[in-house]
Amino acid sequence: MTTSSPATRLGSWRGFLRVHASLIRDLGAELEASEGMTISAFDVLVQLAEAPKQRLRMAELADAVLLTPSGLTRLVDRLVGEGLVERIKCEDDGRSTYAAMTREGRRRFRAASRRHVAGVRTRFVDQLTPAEHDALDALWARLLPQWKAR
Amino acid sequence: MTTSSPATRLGSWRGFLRVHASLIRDLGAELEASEGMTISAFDVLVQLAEAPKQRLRMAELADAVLLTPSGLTRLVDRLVGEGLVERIKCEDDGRSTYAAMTREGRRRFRAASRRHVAGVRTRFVDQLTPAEHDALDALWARLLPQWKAR
DNA sequence: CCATATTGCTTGTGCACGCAACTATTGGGG
DNA sequence: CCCCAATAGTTGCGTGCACAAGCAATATGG
Repeated sequence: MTTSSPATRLGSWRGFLRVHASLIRDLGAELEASEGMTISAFDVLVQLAEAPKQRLRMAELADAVLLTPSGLTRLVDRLVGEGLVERIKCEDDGRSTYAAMTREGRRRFRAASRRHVAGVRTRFVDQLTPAEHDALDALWARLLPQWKAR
Repeated sequence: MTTSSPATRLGSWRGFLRVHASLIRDLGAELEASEGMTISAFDVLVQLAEAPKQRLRMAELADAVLLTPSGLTRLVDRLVGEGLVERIKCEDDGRSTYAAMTREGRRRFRAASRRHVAGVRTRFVDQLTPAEHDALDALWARLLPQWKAR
């Protein structure tokens, strides 16, 4: 949040923060309740699901989900504990490790994805007109030069 | 994040998440480095600065900054420790407590506000056209029925 | 080749937050 | 008046994350 007399146009920033906090809180609680999965865990599974061979090096994955390497280590630890992900030594580079989705991981991901995406749609995606979608895509690209919209 | 074949229009959701994570990380690091203040702490000071008599009950404040009561208790503890906020017993209702900004709090807030708002402007506000500001204000209002834009 | 720097990941530690349980205060029926 | 449900806030505890340091494997320069 920030100071905001009406003319300063900080309202859109405040709204941005508030919408994010509110949606993440609701969607996180929903995902937790229905699938026993955290948003961060789901993010990891999304990235793996879309990756070739459904696996990524830890560093690539950390970058994709915007966690530090240490944070990702712990998160992958938990996912390994639940059997959703496995660690596979990288053959070309002995320092590196793949995080790879297991069969069970795919199953749980598909289930969680259905619910979670539905929640995202009703709360966000379906509230936007096509023009707003286009405008937002353009805006995000401007705000994040390194962001490749897919 | 969510699955996103191009036609599903989930890109704008992904971008939303990524922009938020990225901006909050950068702005938080900047505020931490320059003013030794956390975004959450700043949010509290904003709310107090705008409140009548620069004070709010704990519950009102918790609601305003989207924290649980316990989270706010600890955050206010830290701010009291730094001398930016003080607790004042509510005279009408013995159960309630005001969090009130101190003189030092106002000083630190003004300094932090200058820097932080500048960062928000360059990274977000000034990147938007007037039309985009209007569109976002409308969008946030639609996504958060209980949100009063100011 | 060997010494050194760099890279990739993990571990030690600390902090911020939420949930559930607790204390204190209030206000409304008997 | 007194009791008790409701309300405001705090505290015990667990969790998830970041930062810094550490360890193993790979480049690089003499």
